[in-house]
Amino acid sequence: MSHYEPLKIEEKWQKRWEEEKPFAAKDNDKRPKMYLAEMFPYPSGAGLHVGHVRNFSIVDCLARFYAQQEMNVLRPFGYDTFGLPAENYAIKTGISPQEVTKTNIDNFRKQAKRLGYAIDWSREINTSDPEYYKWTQWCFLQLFKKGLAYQAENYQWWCPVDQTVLANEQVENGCCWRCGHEVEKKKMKQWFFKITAYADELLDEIDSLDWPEKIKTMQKNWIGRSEGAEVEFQIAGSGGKITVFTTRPDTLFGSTFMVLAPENEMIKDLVTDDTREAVEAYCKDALKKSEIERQENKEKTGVFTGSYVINPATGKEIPVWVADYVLAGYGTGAVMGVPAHDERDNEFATKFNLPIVKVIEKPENSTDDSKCYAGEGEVINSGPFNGKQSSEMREEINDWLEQQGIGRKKVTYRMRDWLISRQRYWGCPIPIAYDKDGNPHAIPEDQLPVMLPKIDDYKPDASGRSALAKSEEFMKVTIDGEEMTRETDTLDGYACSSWYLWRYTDPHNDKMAWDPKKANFWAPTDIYCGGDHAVAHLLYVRFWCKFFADEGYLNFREPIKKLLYNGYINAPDGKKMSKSKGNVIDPLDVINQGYGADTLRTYELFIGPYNLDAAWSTEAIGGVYRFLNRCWTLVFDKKQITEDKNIVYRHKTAKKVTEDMHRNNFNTAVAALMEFVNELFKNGANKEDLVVLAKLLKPFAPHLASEMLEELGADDIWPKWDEKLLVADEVEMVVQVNGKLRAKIQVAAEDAEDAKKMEEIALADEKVKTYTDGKEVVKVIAIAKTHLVNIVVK
RNA sequence: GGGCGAGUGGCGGAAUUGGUAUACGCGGCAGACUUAAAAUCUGCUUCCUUUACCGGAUUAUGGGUUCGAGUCCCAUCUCGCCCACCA
Repeated sequence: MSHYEPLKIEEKWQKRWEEEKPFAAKDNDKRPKMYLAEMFPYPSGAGLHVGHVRNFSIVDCLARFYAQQEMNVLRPFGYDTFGLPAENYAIKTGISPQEVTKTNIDNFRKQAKRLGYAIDWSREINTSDPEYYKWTQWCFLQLFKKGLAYQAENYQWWCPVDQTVLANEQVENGCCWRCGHEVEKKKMKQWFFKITAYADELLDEIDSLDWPEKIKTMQKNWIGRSEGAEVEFQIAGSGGKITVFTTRPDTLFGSTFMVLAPENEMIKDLVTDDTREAVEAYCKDALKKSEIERQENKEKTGVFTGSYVINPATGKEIPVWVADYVLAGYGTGAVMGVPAHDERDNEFATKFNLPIVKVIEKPENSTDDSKCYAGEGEVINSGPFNGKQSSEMREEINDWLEQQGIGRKKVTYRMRDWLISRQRYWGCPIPIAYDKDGNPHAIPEDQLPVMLPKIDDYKPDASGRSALAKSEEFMKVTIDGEEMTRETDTLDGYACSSWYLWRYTDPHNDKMAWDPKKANFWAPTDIYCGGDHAVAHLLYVRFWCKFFADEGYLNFREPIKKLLYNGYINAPDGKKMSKSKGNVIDPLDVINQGYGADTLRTYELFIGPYNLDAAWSTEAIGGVYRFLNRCWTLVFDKKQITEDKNIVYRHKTAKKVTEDMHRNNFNTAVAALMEFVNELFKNGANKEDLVVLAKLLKPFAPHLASEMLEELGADDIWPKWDEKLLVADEVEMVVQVNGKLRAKIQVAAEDAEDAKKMEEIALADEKVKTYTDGKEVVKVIAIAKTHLVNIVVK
């Protein structure tokens, strides 16, 4: 060879890795283990995206880094394959999702291999493979057995285009996350996982995680714990009562009305002959409105039910209204209106002329100038509580409510239970059947998997049932001799990805989802990398981890030790890459046009800090190619020197790259390698220089580095450095006068350790003197560690 | 509206604990090699002034703390993300 030919080198090494399988992880090995994974991809028809390459390359870089330190590395790979795109494609083309998925996986695998990833390919998984989803169904049944998978009928987000319900986090600005159409509310009986049972633990353990603060805050806000009280209000002239949730029971005396959400079941019992028509019309209208319409109309609306409840604190009758600013799914779906101290209640009361009673006095020194004061202060107009501080009253009134038997302390969460039913074909069938009375029964574990049948017509309809309902053969099932009908809903795709991190540790087990011994050996996952799903997936895995720990299948309660949340790669114009804009960079094109995978990988790690978005640059990638080309030239096309001129620089580089890797500063690690190569071009390189260079380069450009190491006859064990060599004999001392840099003086290292000596040398310097002569030296600050002297003159 | 984060050359970015701002790369300029171009190699490249030296300014803006601030504090502006009637 006479010049760097990346495609040739890469083909050679990929073939060798395919044959020798050097990336196989070993169960129960004595070496320290390291389990890394990326969020597994949905294999789309478009193939790998440069965003995938960034994500996978970060994981690969670390996997190889730890492998070179002789750790037992597990770096698996898989595909998250259930979901709407494959199904919609099937509806359009008639090609089955099974077939499309297989084609796409084959393509993804081929492309991932072209990038030279150090993947243990024997552990590949695919969520739509019956071998896999059999165990997703098994997981569901464990939750079902413990009462953590349950059915409930209430209003759900419904996408009229995709004809399926959606979970909260799948609704973005009132629109479906897949098709973008506005969602509606529809009353349906649906399956849920009771994630709220773990709300406190999910919240409390967030702080202990080595995750980005941004994600941790998002999860905390999502869970949204708030402490308050439930208070019961008697309905005037009837034996009934309405319970509200409030975080401010100390304002109970100021409650002059009550408001129910339009979805509230009690409304029909509260209306009178006079109000029935108006209330029903209002509720019907509110439910019909899309979420966007509801939000657009900031003006408060509402209607009086005709009934009154009794404020238990004042004993006064207060009117009960219906208004859509009260949410059905939070608290009790009913709110006590305190217009003096809540902005929303204030707007409502002002609009409908309801009385406003102040019960908390704003402190005199308060700078709060909002129309209604929502802070703490002295209690007034509250009978026996007058004169107390509001915070004090909050505790006391809880006791009082409890004594009266009409209220209690209560913790409420913003997070709702996880809606998991989907009325779509291409998902994991829910392993449930119904008897003739409509009661749900678990499919016995020995009848798993409930196979997704091949059908001809995937089209969903407005019936609220998936296309599976049309398969008579699928619908019929016999359990314990009793004929039953199968559940036709499939599971939300997030269920499939809530346990795959443990399946990776035991991917071919046909007796259980995973062997706890293997999962406990490898997991929790040491490093997990992705750029999406800040709450949903990352909260659901935590939930399942806690559940399966409780069930004895795992001996840890948090599934992911360290989370790396990588940024996106945008088009050169800074906009999101998209087919319709025609600005997509295809990673395989980049490789094939001659740059090769090593350049692509290294470039994407060099492009900027891994956790920030970056714009692709067609020019800058050439710089990385030139750098690798120079590495190649040093080994294959340049004469080696025999002296050891670069020993200090070499050790310095080894240290810098190692430390940068531990900090995940991939971009500066590459920069350090570039500097080292520039130095070697200047001074000439000996064999040791080149061996260290190749070793440090290997996590980034594994093919080229392997080629270099083979040529040099060296192993790939990560280099160490000698701190002693990094201490120079002579150092550059920086002298500032009044904080301004005035001189740089070469001094002996031992002199730079001695503050007194530093001061002497600095003051004696000719150049420094020109700034100090004729002036009074007020103070001299000499810092040995930074070799810096600052002279303050007047 | 609330919460969080960020603003550094022509561009992507570096500066690890408050201590030499602008590493590395792109782009640009000049030179070497070449008949020529590409490739490659070498040098220069924050801005102002200057042939050059010297000097001055500079990390969104204004103030503060400090011997010393890109880094800490306060205010303002701009951008990004998340949540958004959660009682």
